[in-house]
Parts: sequence; C-alpha cells; structure tokens
Amino acid sequence: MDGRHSLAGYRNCDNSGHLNRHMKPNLPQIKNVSIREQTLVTLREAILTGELKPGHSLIEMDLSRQLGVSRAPIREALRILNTEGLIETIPYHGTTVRRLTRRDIEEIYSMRSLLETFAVEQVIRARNPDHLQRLRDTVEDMIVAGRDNSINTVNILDRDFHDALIEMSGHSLLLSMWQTVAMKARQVMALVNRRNTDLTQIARNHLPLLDAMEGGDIPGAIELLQAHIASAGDLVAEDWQRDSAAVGDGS
Amino acid sequence: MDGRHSLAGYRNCDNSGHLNRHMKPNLPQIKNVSIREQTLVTLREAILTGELKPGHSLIEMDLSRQLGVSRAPIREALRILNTEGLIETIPYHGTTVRRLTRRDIEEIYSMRSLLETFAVEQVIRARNPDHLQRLRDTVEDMIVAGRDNSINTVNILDRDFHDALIEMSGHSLLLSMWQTVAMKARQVMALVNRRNTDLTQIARNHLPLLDAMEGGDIPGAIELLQAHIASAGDLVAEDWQRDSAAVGDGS
DNA sequence: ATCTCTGCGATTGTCTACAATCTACAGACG
DNA sequence: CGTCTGTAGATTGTAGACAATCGCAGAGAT
Repeated sequence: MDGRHSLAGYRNCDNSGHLNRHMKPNLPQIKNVSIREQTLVTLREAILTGELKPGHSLIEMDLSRQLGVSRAPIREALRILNTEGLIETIPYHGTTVRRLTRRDIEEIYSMRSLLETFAVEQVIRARNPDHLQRLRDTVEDMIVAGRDNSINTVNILDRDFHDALIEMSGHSLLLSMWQTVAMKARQVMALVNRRNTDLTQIARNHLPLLDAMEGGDIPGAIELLQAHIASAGDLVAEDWQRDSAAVGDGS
Repeated sequence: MDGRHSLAGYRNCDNSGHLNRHMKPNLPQIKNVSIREQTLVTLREAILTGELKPGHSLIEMDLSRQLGVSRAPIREALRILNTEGLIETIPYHGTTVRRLTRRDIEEIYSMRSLLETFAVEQVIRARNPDHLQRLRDTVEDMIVAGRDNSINTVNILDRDFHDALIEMSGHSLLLSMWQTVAMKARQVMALVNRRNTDLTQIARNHLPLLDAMEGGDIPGAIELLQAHIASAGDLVAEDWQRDSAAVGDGS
C-alpha cells in the first residue's frame, strides 16, 4: 500500500489485461493516488535527497498550507514516516526529521552488509544465468556512465545493482527490510559532501564480485561484497566527520 | 513514539531526576497515552495473539464504535500496522489482517536466524560477563518453568532470552528490525496449534549455545543457534501444514 | 439466456472545527 | 530577589460531517 514494493518504480504501465473488443489502448493509465500517498512520497523523497535536513521541523499546519490539503492525510503520512524511522514526533511539541549520529551510519552500513551478504548467498545458490547477466549488464552501463563522468547515472545504476541483488533472492521479507535500510543509506549519502572519487573505479569494483558469483564461490563473493560495502561505509563515515552535515537548523 | 522501543516494557518509572528539596517521590507517574497509541497497541496485540486471525476484516467505523472513539486515531493506528506489515488495505474497499503463507513463515524464520546470528557474534566479541550471566539466569528460570509445565511462562522467558540477545548487541537498527520479525514470529506461533512438546527440553536446548558463547566459540555458537531456530521453524511450518490455520473467515 | 448498464450500499478518503497539551514568559507574591 | 502561578501562543490530538470510490445486484437491452 505504501507504494514502494516495486523497487524499479513506475515501469508497470503494461495495461495488457483484457482490453475487450476495440483495440485502442495506450491511454496513459489514469492514476488515482491518495493525497496521503502523494504526501508520503513527496516528504520521503525530500528527506532522502537531503532537501529536508535532519532536525528540520515539520509542522502539520505548514505542510497543510504548502501542499494545499488538510491535515488528516498529512498526519497519516507522518505516522508512516515515523514508523519507517525517518522522522520523530514529540507529542504536542512537534515533528522533526530524525537526526543522525555517526553511530547510526555505522549501523546502517553494517546492516546493509548483513542483508546483502545473505542475498548474495541465496543468489549464488540459485545459479540463475539470467540473474547474473542482468547484473553484468547493469555494471557495464555503470562503467560507461562512469567514463562519461555522469555521477547521477552511476549512483542510480549502483542502486539498481544492489536492489536487483536483493530482489533476486526472492525473499520478500528481506526485500522489505532492505528497502528500509537502503532508504536510510540514501539519505546519508545525500547528506555528506562526497569527495570526488574515480567513478569508473567505483563501477569496476563490482566486477570481481560478479566473477566470484559466476564461479559459485560463496566465501569469496561474501568477502568481496563485505569489503565493498565496508569501504563505502568508511568513506561516508569519514566525510561525515569532516563536514558536520549532522546538524540541521530546525526550520 | 510507537511505544515499543524498550523491549522489556514499562520498567522505566525511575522519576529520579531533580526532585528538588522535599523528598517524597514514588507517585505512580501519570500516563497520557494518545488514543492512537492505545488503539495501536490493542489491535497489534489482538493480531499477535491470534485473536484477530488473518483475513479478518477491520472496518474503521466498527472499530470506532467498539472502542468508543472517532475514526481519525484509528486510521493512524492502521497506517502504522500497515507499515509494520500486519494488515493490508485496499483503497475504498477494506482493511484486513494480512494472510500468511507457508512461504511467509519460512521467510520469517530465516530472517530471524540471520538477525540473531549477527547479534550472537557481536555479543560474543564483546565478552561481557554480565550479559552471559543474565542470559544464563533467564534460561534457568525457563527450565524451572518448564518443570512446572507452565507453558506460558516458558514462552515469555524464551522471548526474553532472544530479545536480550539482540539488545546486548547494542545495535539499535538491528533491534528495530528484530522487533518487526519477532512480532511476526509471535503471530505465527499463536496461530498454530502446537503439539505438546517437552518444555524442559526446549529450555535445556539453550544451554549448549550459552556454553559456546562463554567459550568464545563463534562458529560453534552460530551453528547451534541456527540449528535451534531452524528446528523451531520446521516444527511450526509442519504444524502450519497440518491445521490450515492460514484461513480466516473474513469477519 | 447473456450481456451491459445503472443505481445502491458499504467503505475508505478528506475536510473543518474544536479540544488537550506543552513551552515560555510575564506578573504576583513572599 | 527568587519562586511560584497563571496566561498566551503554538502545536498536536480528536471528533464528526461530507465526498469519492468500489463491488455487486438487479433492471433492461440484445
């Protein structure tokens, strides 16, 4: 119901089902998305992109005016964001974007590592060539994007890669937890001012992992994956220390 | 905010802070719990104990009348339960307790295994004697309760044991995910008609794990833990197959 | 007999107004 | 001068009414 159970997003416009008689489809599929849902997506995205920084206070009445809707659906969206751990509410006092500590970042990356390790093992055991091919395609696109220095594309493809890994495990509970963690990781990455790093190198880092997976080498793949994630985490944690993106101004 | 961030529950009545001058504390700490919170706890507990079975429909208006409150707080509670994965809502149609498949059960137990394995490793590395002592005490109580054949107490202590394990890892994100999984596991256990098993044996099963932990034997402890959880999971899955507690009547 | 359409009832979605609670500050009181 | 008390403003909590939507049954057409 909360609209993020399909990782890849909005690609299911397939209206393939039962268009009876007259064959004139391809109308853009009318969507009736509740205000709650729109509010939820809007706020979540704002938090994840760092537009709404930790500490920023979210006042229902203000949001109500800004979005041009009543408070009821906004409140429900806030309850969801609260359950997801992105915001905090103090009764009768206010709601703020959850502040992040260095400890939080460590936890996010260690959890990411745990979940992905599990997924990789499942995927290797499944030995599905299509899966590995899909991953390889993604990495190749990533390398190309890295060569073009288009950092945004690289990031998206990197997310695609890791999302795909989890999806391929076929473990829906794992997927659900992954989404929570990946969300937080996204927020963290948006908050740190990343140093310029070699984009092609980031992309190429995925290749050894793929090789190990294709070779069915579970311990090797796990080793590489954990190193991959740990180095990413360390890099972020370092930058976190450097610029204290932790503090938001409260409004 | 959702009142379950302290596993052990309501033990923080410490009003220790700054009672200036006159020393007469020990008043029972007045609680102002929002209706949303009360609704949330009530419904969640009903689902987790199996009182509200999968498929049972939750109609906001009915709940409103039964609980004697308006729909607004009920809706917010339902959004939270939905995010937690306990219920499902179809827009303009209805809300029901989420149905469980055998696959769900497998996923719940495999995730439980993954999270606990991680926690055990952390706890062993920390080498905190107090931690191990606390676990041992719990197991001993469990054995006593098993001898008295008080199944309820054994269950509670078993939960305490595993909750404590997670808590001791000091990993709050892990704790939060654990709570979600443990919740679902609780629901599953409430739904199957468990065969009578030897309660003392269940309790004693924890002892080898403790020994391995005290010996700092990480691989051994992991092995034992995973076997412990897997056997519990298999037992439940078996019973699930036997009586199809999966189906609820819809109201 | 089968299909299509329309209206009805049930349920959720949204809005507005009002109540309860918290913090901070100003003023009364010793 | 310090302490308590009360009041104002801001914010969330709750209530009740109304709107939108969906599924289904039954009337009507083919």
